Amino acid sequence: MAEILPTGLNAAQQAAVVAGDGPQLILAGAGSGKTRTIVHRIGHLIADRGVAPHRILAVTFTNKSAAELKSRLSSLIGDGGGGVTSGTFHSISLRLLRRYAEAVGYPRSFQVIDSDDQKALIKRLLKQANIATDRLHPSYLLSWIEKCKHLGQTPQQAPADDWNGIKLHEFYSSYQQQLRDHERMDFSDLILNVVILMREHPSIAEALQHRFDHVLVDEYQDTNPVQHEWLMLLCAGHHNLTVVGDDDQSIYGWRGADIRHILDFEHIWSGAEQHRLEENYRSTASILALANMVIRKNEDRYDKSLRATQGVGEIPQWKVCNDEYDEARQISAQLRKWHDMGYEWQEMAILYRSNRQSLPLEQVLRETALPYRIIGGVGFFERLEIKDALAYWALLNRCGDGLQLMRICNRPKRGIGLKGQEQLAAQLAASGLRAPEWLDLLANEQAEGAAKKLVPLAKLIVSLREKISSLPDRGLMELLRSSAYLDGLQAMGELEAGGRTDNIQTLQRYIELTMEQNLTPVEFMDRAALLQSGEEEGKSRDNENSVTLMSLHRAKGLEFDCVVLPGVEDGLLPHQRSLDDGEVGIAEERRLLYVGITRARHQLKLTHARVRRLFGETHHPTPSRFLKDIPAHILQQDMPVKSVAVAQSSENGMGVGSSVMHPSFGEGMIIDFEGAGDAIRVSVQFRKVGIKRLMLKYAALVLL
DNA sequence: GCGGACTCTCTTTTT
DNA sequence: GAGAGTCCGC
Repeated sequence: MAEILPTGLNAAQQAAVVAGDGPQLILAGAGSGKTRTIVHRIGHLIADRGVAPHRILAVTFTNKSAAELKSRLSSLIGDGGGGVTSGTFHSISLRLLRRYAEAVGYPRSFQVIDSDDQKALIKRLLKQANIATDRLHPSYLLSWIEKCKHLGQTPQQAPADDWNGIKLHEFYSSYQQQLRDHERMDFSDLILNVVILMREHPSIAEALQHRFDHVLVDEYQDTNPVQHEWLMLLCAGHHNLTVVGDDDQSIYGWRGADIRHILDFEHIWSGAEQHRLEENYRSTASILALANMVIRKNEDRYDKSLRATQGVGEIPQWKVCNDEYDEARQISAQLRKWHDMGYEWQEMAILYRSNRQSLPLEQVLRETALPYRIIGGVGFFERLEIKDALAYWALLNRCGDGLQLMRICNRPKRGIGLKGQEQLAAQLAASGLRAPEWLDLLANEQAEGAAKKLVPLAKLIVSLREKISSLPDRGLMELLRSSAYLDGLQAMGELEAGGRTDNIQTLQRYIELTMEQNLTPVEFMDRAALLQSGEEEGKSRDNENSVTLMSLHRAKGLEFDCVVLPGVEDGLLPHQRSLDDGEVGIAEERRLLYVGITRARHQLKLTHARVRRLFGETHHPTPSRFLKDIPAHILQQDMPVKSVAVAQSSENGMGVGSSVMHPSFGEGMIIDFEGAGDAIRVSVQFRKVGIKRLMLKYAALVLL
């Protein structure tokens, strides 16, 4: 174990913290004190080298880790820490574009489009062009466009790919035009447009280059080419770029992340220094042994091995279950066992490959009265009623747009159908006004055709506007009530409406909270667009002390005492999709398993269901190929304990947990006892030959 | 324009 | 197997 310096850092961490100017690559293995190192480096820049906090930019992967970074910085160096600019690529880009959007042909009041609306837009585009989904699938087109954007290509720069006689880049072009017409940017546009801004406007680029003296990037292994260009452009002046990452944890290839950015960092940035953090302070040696064994099989990686600094701990367990419900019950029982051992619920997590896996788990955990909370799935701000409510609210607060007006024009029913909507859209466009101003016009009864049906709503909005500043939620609830939107919800059935009303109330609280911080409605909409779940804010969740359920992707950067990884089988991990894509995808899946394993501090259990139902079909998956050749002393089979009464010990002092020697099978450990007297059978986990069930009377076992 | 019945697709992962 | 999308009669 490495010696810890008086600063609380080990030598490698300390070197990275005090490294000088110029590009710095910090290769930080899982649990090696990565965040700690970044925080201390920023602290060092401010306190020892006199860099002003606001001249430091820290780019993180999620909004949550940005907040975490800030709070840790504040506790390290006091108030100054709060002045550091931090956020995700997307949120920082959005902030820049709020200022410079006009230079890329957008009004500064543009909005972000979410993935549902984005998909709807693409679908409509294809429909207008009379292209059936079996000729070109909307999601294929969308992912092709996304790929271009990840590579930093504008429609003009996109390859002239032809798909069934369809020119994809032309659709990219018209999709961008649609977005422009609606004054919307999608997520990828946020980054691409900042890059375009700097490419095409040297003076702005220069201004931005002078804005920050030091740039630090976390989770660097997950950057894609356009983000890379973003960094190149931003750091062009000073090259003071510190990146932290772990190539073994690169799991966003599908979002265009290119592992080469970290593997080739020293070639891309001349004069770069490399720092390696390989001491793991998180997991037991037994867990790390499994992690190292799993990841070693990947080829394209910095050759390294995490060194354990914690005790040996317990051997990770492998459990085979009958089906996904049996799996859920076994997991529930395991969690309870850990709880009985003294672990808190909130120190346990179930991390799965696919959000869909949460369904049976949820059901069983509820039945067995275990406290749990699910992170992810359908995000709070993606819910139908939340999007509706926000559309109403945005129009009321003068930052809504045509898309939002179309969204709510017939909710509740106002007798406006498809035709009516088209008419509205045309009228709005012809008026040359923004949606909120157009509503002013309607309120004065200057309305034709379908628009007439909107007059009462317009009047309501205009009259409410006079008093929104005196309402803590800026008119949200009153508008939803008076417009009969809430009544409309009731029509969906009582149970569902109840949940949706609760969500709207959560939204109200959230708006009130944000308004207290003196943010503008636009700033609130920005937050809503970039924050995928309301949960991110952390507060207001009643079930604090509960088991966490989330996807492996979301678990990156987190740690728990006890971790269960369900569904470690071919088809799920590696996922079927990546099996179809071949080697590169499978390597990423292996890293995903590695990420899952290294989340655990003390206890780790992997499970597999022999039968798994998917889309109503029954599958019979085999255990994950990643576990092939993992010996039993690294990953131990968990056998069912059938008879508790005699499980304790036999007359010769043997019991569950005893180490024994068998004349031909060698060394092993008793993991199960069943029966009594001469009929006692034991299950022994042998180091070399795996698990054997033996009659104790005849087995000639010797206690070690 | 609306509602009910029918068909069909689907999510692997997230800013 | 559920939710969205489509078709049809009113």
